[in-house]
Amino acid sequence: MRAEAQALKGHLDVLLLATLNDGPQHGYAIKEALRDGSGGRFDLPTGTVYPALHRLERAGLISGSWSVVDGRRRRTYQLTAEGHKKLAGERANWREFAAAITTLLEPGPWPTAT
Amino acid sequence: MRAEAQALKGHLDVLLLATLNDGPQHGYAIKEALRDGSGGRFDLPTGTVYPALHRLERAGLISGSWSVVDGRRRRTYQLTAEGHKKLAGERANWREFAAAITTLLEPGPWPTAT
DNA sequence: ACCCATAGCTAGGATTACTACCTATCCATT
DNA sequence: AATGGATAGGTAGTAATCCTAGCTATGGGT
Repeated sequence: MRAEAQALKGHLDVLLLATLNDGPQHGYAIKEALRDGSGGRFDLPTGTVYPALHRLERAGLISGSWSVVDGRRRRTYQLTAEGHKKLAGERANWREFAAAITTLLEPGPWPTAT
Repeated sequence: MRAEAQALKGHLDVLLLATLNDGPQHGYAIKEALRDGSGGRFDLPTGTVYPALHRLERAGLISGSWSVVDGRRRRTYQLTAEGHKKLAGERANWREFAAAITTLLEPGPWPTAT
């Protein structure tokens, strides 16, 4: 596994939802958006992206529809109303989570008040 | 599983190492330090903490020794030299990881320069 | 006498990202 | 014409790790 794999767990869904918040996209484009938007850090294999999208669709957070562009079939996804709500919640959740970790990671101990 | 469970995956080790950076501690005290230091957010079950400490010890990042305090046996852990190095690397890694996620989560799309 | 906090432990379950593999079209290079 | 890469989709099975649920044991409070 990639080293980043475990770190990403539980945070991939928000990233996918956030990407779709910029407008409907198909899976491959989402994968590229994450890669480019992260400076290459999140260059996820398709075996990660597609199953995750299926999961989000099953959960009713995104909805997909087939189309054909340049002879290639595409499945374009967009956020549902639920997906928008979920995204808002998860964004807030991330901020709190990140703040908590960052605080704990600050070098300590702090000087005890006397 | 707790909802936070997946989010924490891959980040627990840094938290444990960072806690031990404040001085040697035993498992139960580490658990409490994480709970209190996170405002209750990371109130981890012992079934999470102890196996993680064993993992870190096997990896040579911390070293433990038994002692008895008030009739209760304790296993006190401290960072090894490798553990200190690992902590420094993981701290830097967290900053980059968090920055990448936060950037991707910012509402977009940004206005395209013309 | 009982329960809770403290202190440690483990087996098995649940979740999720990854590896490795597959199909197919279009385009550029050989 | 043929080959390979980029695009676009997919799946089955593996690895990693956090949690649940259970256990032993001591000390202090009600």
